[in-house]
Amino acid sequence: MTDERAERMQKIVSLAKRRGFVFQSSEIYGGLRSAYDYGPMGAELKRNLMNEWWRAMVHCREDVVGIDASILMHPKVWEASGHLANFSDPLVDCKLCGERFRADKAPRAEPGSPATVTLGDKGRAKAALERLSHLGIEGVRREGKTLVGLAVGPVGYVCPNCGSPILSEERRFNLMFRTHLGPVDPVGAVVEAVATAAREGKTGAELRAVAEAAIEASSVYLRPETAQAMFVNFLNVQGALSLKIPFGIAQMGKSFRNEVTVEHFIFRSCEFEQMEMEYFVPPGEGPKYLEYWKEQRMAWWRSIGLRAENLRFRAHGPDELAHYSDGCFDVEYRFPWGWDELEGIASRTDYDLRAHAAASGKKLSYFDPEATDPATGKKGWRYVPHVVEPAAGATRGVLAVLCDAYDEEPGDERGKGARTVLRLHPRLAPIKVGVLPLVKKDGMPEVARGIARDLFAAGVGAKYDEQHSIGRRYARHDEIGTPYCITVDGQTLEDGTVTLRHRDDRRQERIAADRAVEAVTDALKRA
RNA sequence: GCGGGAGUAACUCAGUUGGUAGAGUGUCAGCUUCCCAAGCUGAAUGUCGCGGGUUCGAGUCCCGUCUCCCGCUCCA
Repeated sequence: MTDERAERMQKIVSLAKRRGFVFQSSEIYGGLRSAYDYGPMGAELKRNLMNEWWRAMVHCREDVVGIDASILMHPKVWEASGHLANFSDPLVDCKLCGERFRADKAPRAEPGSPATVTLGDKGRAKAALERLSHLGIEGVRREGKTLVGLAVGPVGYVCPNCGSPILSEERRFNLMFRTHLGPVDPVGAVVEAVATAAREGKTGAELRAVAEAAIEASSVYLRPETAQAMFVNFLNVQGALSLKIPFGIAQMGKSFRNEVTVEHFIFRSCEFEQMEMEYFVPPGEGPKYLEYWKEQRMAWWRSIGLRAENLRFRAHGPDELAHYSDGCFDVEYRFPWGWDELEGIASRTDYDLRAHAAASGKKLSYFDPEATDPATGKKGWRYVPHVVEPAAGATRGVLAVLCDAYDEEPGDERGKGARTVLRLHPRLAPIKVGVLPLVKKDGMPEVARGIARDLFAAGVGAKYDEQHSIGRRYARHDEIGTPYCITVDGQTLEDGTVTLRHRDDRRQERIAADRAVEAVTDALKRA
């Protein structure tokens, strides 16, 4: 990150705190790593953003319905989805081919015995050889796509993919937050189980396994994504509303991951908020709908005000695609530190429903009486739907919106008129209109309060504000992104007009006070 | 996880060799003020990130720890 962009990021973080958007969690106790609280402005902004998503994805569509599922789910959900295995096993990375594998499932080999590494092709073998010399390992010979001259390390296993003994250390990833359902603390059960096992002479890894089993008995997990709830509720939702494919199930809410690294303010945190939708389609139509949702989702990010030049797609390469997926695009935003993911739009085939069908024994399929079964050629087709998933980060969406909206104007040559302004889309703005008496006398406050009340009654998020000079109040509203200000002045008392001031260009127009509500609601509608 | 930098008022920061914690901005009150952070007068606000140590005395020196930022690593 360049200094200039790092400084810009600092300023955004600083403004977020100063104006009540985002505070660090538990700040008076020194702060909690990677946890943030949304203040009065931030809570409104996040809520507005998520409401916009819900409106676009659920309310404005015939084919998508919403759910709000529990954060705690049956542990078997995570077993079936693969999260449990991938999130909590001892994992090792191969330093030659990049494969990550479970240490306990790797091919065993006698420590010290010769190891032959076989890469996919000559080019990869050359690259691996370079990596070896980089690691300071010499005396390795290349024969075509194989490397000879390495020896098995003391761990006694090699990479299942290429046979390499050059491996990272075993790391126990437990990326899911484990907790316990039920009032009995599991520590007692663990102590008892371990004590019994120790008396039986068990040691080391065996004791660990005993402890692990004792914990597992009562373990549940905070969801690491909201998506699985849509899959396990597929039959419930489809049946309850008699939905016809294609249709989607949407959900917004919190998810939790013990990230290895947290970074960039609220961008990557262990507790975060997602906006996900699973769209169920007939087999074979995944790629078509992937294309459709890709465009829809990009259009949505544009519609809430993010600038086109700061948005792009990034296609996942074959190497980073999950084995079951047949296509995935990220919507990326140009954050101050560079391009980074806002949303992933993935074609997931029938992997999820099949996995849950196999694990639960329930038939997670759909019957289309109108369609022709390609296998039999007869009318009536029962199939496991394929899924296209647009999965967006709400928390990082808030950050993208703040970054995109943040602007500084230098003012004139003496710096007069300089200001910081958040050019938030009016629908996202925490406060829609500030209602200000020009000065605190001559009955102006009373008139202004009356206008504010009218705005409240019309459902417009208004704020009456009489502190400080008019210039400071405008500046403060610019900093929190308030798109409009209505000001009551001397002329109001004579002819019943007020000024309507626009945030982006500070332009003012004179309108009738009794038409203020209408003017503001019209402007918000047009925005 | 590794390496580097930082933490003093709400914000930005100063704080000398270890000797009574400061400035600007902001905030609050009053006066003034008819349009873009105006002025005058006054006021409040500090676990100096936290804990320990050395010392007669620690914001300053030492140890530990937490948090943030940057770069690597990682991101099923």
